[in-house]
Amino acid sequence: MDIEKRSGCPINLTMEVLGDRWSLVVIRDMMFGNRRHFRELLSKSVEGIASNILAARLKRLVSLGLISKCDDPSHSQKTIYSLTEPAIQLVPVLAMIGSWGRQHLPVSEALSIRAQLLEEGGQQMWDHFMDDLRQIHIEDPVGGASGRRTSPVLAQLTEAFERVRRGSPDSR
Amino acid sequence: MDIEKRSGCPINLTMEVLGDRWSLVVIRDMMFGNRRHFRELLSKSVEGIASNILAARLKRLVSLGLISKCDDPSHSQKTIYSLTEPAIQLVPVLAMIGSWGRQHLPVSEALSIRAQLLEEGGQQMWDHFMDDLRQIHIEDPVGGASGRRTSPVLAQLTEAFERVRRGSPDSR
DNA sequence: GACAACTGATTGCAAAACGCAATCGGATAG
DNA sequence: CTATCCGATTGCGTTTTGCAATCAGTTGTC
Repeated sequence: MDIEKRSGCPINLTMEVLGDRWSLVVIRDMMFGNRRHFRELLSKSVEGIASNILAARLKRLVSLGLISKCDDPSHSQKTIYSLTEPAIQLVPVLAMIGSWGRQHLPVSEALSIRAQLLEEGGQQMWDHFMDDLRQIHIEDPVGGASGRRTSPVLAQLTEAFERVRRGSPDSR
Repeated sequence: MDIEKRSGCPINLTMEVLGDRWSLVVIRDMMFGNRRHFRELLSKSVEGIASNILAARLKRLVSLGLISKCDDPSHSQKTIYSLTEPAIQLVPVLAMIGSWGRQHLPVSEALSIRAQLLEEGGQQMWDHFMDDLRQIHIEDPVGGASGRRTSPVLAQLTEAFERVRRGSPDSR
């Protein structure tokens, strides 16, 4: 699988790679939700992605080098999907997109709290988060998928999300 | 025209708005190429957008509030398309996307020089550029479209682009 | 050892979006 | 009067999407 290369413009090429309704959403779930298996991405999808679309996107993203797959030792049939370095470097892009969406689109509070924290955290938090992601996606994908290895930044984002989701915003 | 709202997630909503192969490319041409008329967007398109796709995208982006249209006083049939404030605030997003594309995709030098300058310019340049865009798209769309009013930042980016395109990189 | 649940997918099919070429009616310039 | 330009629209075939059902192999439970 390859991109068209309608032109050598960076924005055009990026849209050829990520310019559809699902690719970035899948990457978002892997990155912020640590969904590493097909079924996790399928059943925990807030937007309700269809299984054939998910399969097609995963295959495409793997062939484009944004995602890698490896066997899960705990289950001979399980595949662990991991973000590669190029996908991890989408953190600033996703932070900016989240920030823009939060300002201009009808977002829900619970689903945008992570974007807000990432925005407020700035470049320093992004760098820290990317280092974390390298640990659980590249250094130790098996440990990262199983939960044996975790990311402090991700835990922080998830905790804030859970707190808001439970209807008890941090009022301290 | 309206978005689906599959979920209230900022990233998802942004992809519902901009997640196709053409919308951001059209906005890029308006923003960095100052293409303000249908024919300009159509005939000067590096990627070769089709006229029906362009018409559909413009209509959609107008209805979503990212683009506005007004009459061109120089020609009763001409329509001037302008970026609205939400679209102008995509500058940091486009800068990040351009930066990512430049690092990870097979870009051409000429078409990525503007992304490089925008990346190097940082937040300060983005703010300056957004102020310029407000002048030629919101304050004075007619003057901005005709060239009577210009943007210093845009002129700087365009000059660099032309210089590289002519095969004479700045060696001074 | 039977059986249900779960694994990452695949298939069929209808609907929508896309891409391309040709064309439209109106306005303007020479 | 004619040629060109204006922002589109139409027709049509291809591709992508969305949805539901299904697949074969693996695992855990009893």
